[in-house]
Amino acid sequence: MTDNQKRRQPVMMDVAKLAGVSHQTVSRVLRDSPHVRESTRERVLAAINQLNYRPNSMAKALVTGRSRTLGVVSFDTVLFGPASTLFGIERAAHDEGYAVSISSLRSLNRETVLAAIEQLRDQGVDGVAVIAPLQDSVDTLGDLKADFAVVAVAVEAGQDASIPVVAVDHQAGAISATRHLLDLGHKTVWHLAGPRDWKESDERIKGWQAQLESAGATVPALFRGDWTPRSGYELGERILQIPDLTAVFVANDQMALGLLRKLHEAGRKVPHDLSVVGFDDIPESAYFTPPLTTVRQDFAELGRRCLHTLLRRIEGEPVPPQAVVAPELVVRDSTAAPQK
Amino acid sequence: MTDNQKRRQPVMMDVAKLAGVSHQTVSRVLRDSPHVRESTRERVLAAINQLNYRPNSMAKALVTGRSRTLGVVSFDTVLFGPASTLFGIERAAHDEGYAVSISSLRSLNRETVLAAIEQLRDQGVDGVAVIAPLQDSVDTLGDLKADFAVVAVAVEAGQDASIPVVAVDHQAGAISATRHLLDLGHKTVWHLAGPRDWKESDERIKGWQAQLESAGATVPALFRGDWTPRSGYELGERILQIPDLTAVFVANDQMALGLLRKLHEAGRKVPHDLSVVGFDDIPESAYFTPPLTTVRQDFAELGRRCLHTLLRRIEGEPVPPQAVVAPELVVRDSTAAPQK
DNA sequence: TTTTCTATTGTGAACGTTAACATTTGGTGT
DNA sequence: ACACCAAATGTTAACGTTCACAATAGAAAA
Repeated sequence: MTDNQKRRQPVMMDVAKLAGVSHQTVSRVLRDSPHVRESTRERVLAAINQLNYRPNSMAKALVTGRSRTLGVVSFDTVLFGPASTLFGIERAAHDEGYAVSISSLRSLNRETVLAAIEQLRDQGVDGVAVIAPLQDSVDTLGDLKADFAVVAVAVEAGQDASIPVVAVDHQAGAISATRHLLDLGHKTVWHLAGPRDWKESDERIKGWQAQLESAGATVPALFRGDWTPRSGYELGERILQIPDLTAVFVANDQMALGLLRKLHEAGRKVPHDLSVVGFDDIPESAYFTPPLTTVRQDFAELGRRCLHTLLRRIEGEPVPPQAVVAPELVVRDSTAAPQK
Repeated sequence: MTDNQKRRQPVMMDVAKLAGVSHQTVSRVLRDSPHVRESTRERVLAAINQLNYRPNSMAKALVTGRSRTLGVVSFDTVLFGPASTLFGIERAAHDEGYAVSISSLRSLNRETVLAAIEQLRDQGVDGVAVIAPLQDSVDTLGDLKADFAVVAVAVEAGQDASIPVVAVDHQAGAISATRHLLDLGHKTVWHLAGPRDWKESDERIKGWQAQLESAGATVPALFRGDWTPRSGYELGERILQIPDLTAVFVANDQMALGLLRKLHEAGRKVPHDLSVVGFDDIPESAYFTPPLTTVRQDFAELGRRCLHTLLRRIEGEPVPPQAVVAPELVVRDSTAAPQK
């Protein structure tokens, strides 16, 4: 308002002039270099304050080659797992002073995942976390050039393991769910699985099978759903036909909800006639009819692990090829001992 | 691998040399300037391909002052509304060639919102969309300097309207929900509201009240929840005490779920004894017991509107102070005519 | 005092683009 | 052939930092 003809944002040089030092000294203060006298530091800090100077992160990024920004490839969905993972990563990143850019895909496949990573990279991110639950997308990541830091939030590494993977141990979750049912006295446990191309589905199936086999129970045929309540509801129709069926492990809570609905309509009492276990522990699960026994995943921890792995890759430090977060069984009212 | 001693990323100059032109011509090709001969353009394009050259967005941003990145301030939650809004914006932004950086707050208040905006700004975004459902945060935005493009996804503009607002018309949604119940023959409609400091809560209350009054129905006292199923469940206890209560409009689907659960436990049949309407249409709603009548919001459209408003602000064009997206009533099985 | 350090500060050149202006080219009209 | 104009291309200087040195100061050692 006074006599400054140009109203542009102040830059480092402006601060330097006001403080009576060189721009380099200002830069040193900003990055707390040890070689600055206390009195000068204060003078510079005062000037920064007075001008309300904000460093230009683009210029900094240009010269350092680091943007302190991370990319996350996710997809266009509010599915509980992926969304929670995204927030978990974002939170951990912010705590470490990193910004997060997202790219949410409408469809997940080789091309879209690769394109998203490239785009994020062009945009200047230092590294990318890919929330890639699909079998296909995990394989895709193997093709990636090793000159860029990428971490997958998935289930298990591809064959080559060129990309580190951070994951929830779905298999362990499925095992504890199945064991819980078996311990209750059920002869065997049926399974409503997730869609075919999802790694998550496969791992949950594996855990379920493994536990059944190690308990000497027969392994029944499984049913395929697609994560939606609708598919759980429709599969419920077929569940109802099966005689002697007393326990079902469902691959996620939403499908379990659909199943519960169908059973209710058919007059089957849960858990009296039949026990149901879900997976995810979405916030609604505790209020289903009946409250659902399910497997909870720790997304905050997952995000933290993912982030730290990514940061190490960015720094070029060696990283363990795989980090695993253990899920936890939450017992509520949808499971009970079978009727004699 | 051959004789290139330096393995750095190719830059514009490398392309220029290979194509036998100046870097400026390469720049012109990249920005499809009209003043390039077709044959040179092809030569340059070929060189770009051969070297697999990718423009450095930081350098570009530094000189243009535009990063083609937008910021979104949201919060650390997978609450359906905010999460969907975020994805809606992200999707629209990507379609326009903008990247999006997110900043998810753990708590929403004056300081955190302002800090997040500043941080995003320092990070170099061209503009910010704030998903600010809290009364407080909307007011906060009024204090913002006008020299930076900010759009709020909220309910209504603050007093000064210095910040454009894009919103779902919650009031209209509440009106249609209430009217639906009244049309069914209910004498009046009770309301389980959202938390006190949320704009959304207020607007839904207003709509409910307005519709009741215009229909000449008495306006009962309202109950306060906090969006969680738990609060709906607990409020259900009090709902049960009220004689002659036949219809409830609940401020969101999760609370409605909790209420449904409580009613079920108490042996009250929905919709036979009592009708319930929710708000949001979360994917689970159709499979509640019973399937929930609710109000659906169009988040994709919301995101699009928000984005376009933001882009206009960035370009310095005038923008309407308020844009509104109409919600839609979805009738399912939780509502019926009252018992005589 | 003079020398020799070391802590502090300054200088100039990157970083990889775009903007502004200057120059060359090739085609027209005379 | 000449001047002239527009189209096509090139040159130089930003943008706002950090980096690699160079230079200066002040203090300790001789």
